Amino acid sequence: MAHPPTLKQLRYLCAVAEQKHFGNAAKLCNISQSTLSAAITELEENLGVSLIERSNKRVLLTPTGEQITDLSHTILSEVDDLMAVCKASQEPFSGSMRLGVIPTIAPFLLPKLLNRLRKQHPKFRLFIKEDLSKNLVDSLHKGELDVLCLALPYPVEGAESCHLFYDEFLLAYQNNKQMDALESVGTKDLRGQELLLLEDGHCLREHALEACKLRTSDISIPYQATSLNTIVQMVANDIGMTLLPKMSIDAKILSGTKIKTKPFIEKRVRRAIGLTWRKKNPRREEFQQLATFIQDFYL
Amino acid sequence: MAHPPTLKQLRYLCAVAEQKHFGNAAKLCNISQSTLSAAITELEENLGVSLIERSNKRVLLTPTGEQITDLSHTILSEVDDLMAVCKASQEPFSGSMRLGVIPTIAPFLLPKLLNRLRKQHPKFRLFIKEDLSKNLVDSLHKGELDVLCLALPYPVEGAESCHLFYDEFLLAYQNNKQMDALESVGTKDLRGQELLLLEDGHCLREHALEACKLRTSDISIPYQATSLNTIVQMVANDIGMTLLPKMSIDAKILSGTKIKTKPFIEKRVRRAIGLTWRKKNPRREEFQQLATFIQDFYL
DNA sequence: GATGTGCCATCGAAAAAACCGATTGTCAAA
DNA sequence: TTTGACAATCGGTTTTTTCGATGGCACATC
Repeated sequence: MAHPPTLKQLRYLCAVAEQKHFGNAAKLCNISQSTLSAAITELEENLGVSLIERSNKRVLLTPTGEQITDLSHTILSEVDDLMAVCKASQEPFSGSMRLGVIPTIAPFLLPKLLNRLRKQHPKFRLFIKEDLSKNLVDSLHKGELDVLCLALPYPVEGAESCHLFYDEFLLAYQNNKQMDALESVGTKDLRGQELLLLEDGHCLREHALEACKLRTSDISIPYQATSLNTIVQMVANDIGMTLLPKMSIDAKILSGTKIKTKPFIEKRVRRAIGLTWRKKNPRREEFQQLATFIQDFYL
Repeated sequence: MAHPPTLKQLRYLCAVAEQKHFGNAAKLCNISQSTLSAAITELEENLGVSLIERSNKRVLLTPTGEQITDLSHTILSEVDDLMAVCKASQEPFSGSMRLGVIPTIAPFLLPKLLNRLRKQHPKFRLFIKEDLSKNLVDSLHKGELDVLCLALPYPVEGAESCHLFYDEFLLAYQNNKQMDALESVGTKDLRGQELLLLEDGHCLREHALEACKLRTSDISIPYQATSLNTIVQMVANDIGMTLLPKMSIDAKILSGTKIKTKPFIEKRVRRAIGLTWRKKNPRREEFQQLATFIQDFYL
């Protein structure tokens, strides 16, 4: 009695909690249903609590069961981290990692990154999730992702970041005599203008305005697009002008269009790109190595 | 290959890391030396890294070994928490808990608390450590303590607190015509006076001064004592006056002396007493129950 | 340089456990 | 009432764990 649980038991518990079905959970764990059933029973005996309510029609968790399942998840993911640390220490870039990237970075950074990783570190498995910063941060906290590539600053509780590089904003337009006439463009020239921007939720929106020291009230925003490519198409059809991050231009987002770009005369009209991870995550070293790898080809 | 470690293996690893000696570590784990040796070897094979450098003269950890030992410690303590949650859920106040208490609270709260706990919850095992706030917080973070009883506010990273009760400060002196003459004492009357206070490191010092809206420069501190009892002895020998928390007076710290006390006319000349624990600790419910238990007899 | 001592690794056997397939028991739907 | 779906239980087999004994190594002692 009062035996500590084994990791195996905790894994089985999580499987049952997920499947709500002993047979399916057993398959998931590659064991027989009888073994699973016995294991759960033993776990409950050892812990002295009932975790799962079984009826032959449905399986559900007791309140304590929910709580223990949550704890088991964090314990198991820490064990995973432990193994990842070992793998990385025996050979860097040989394990796997789950990276979240925002939509205004992903298409411009990933092709090159994944390509180089495959060539230089073929053993390294990088899983990518592309989503808005907010959702990525949620996934990070849930333990579904290990590290995020975000535009910083972005507030993430209990997290640690490292800077990768700066990404300048350029003014992009097609036909605009007013802009053509200007020797050089300053952010002040944007006041009162119409700007095509991404819809709410994309941090690029706020970062671009902030970098230009603009408030929403300083400009008018006629349309909110869901992707930079859409915006580029609109600019190419002379619907308005916009701010584009340099990395998107480097990635040839403008190819096939007659869109002109102008840098701003001010310095630091830019966003910062960085990596972010849970402060508690023991794989910090690997993240730093990944950061260096990105900088090596991006800078 | 690439088998996940078992909790048993992690426990054994921690034991070896602690003892730096296979034989002793084996005794600690109640297993034979051969079993321990084999287990560590297997762990290293499964993880694919060398964790321990063995020579027949001394055992020491590789850098990765250090890292993995740290991770193992946190994992194991989370498993302990998991078991504690189960124990508490099958019957409140039936497990064990490690409580840190500061020296200006411990002697006045613990006798009553421990006594009542023993009577009402005989199965509950409360381990006490008495130390300065700073050291308790260190122990909390290291996982050596589960919960602290502190005077709040006290900054603790990644922690959560709950308020227990307020503890008034009273002026304590023996012979002092100036104070006798006053109808009522205000904190302003302390300016320029000599006050006996605890030495640096005791948060009572800062909390008392702050409650009286005094700075160190507003008064003179002729002597710094190591305990409230020392201060009381000094006051009883007419060396000066001091500020005493009401809970110490309730606990009869003045018995056998002729020391007089006067409350301040201002309200809120007091410190707040509360419980603090790691935000991540899943035993929050138990801590809240303990808080309620304390309030039930203290309020 | 022989001997002893302390230490960890290894070996083989015995004990313990984990696991499986088959079966049973239970409940609800048909 | 029968059937079907599901989890629990049983008995036997395989795998794992554990132990005591032994081996081998490095150092200290004489």
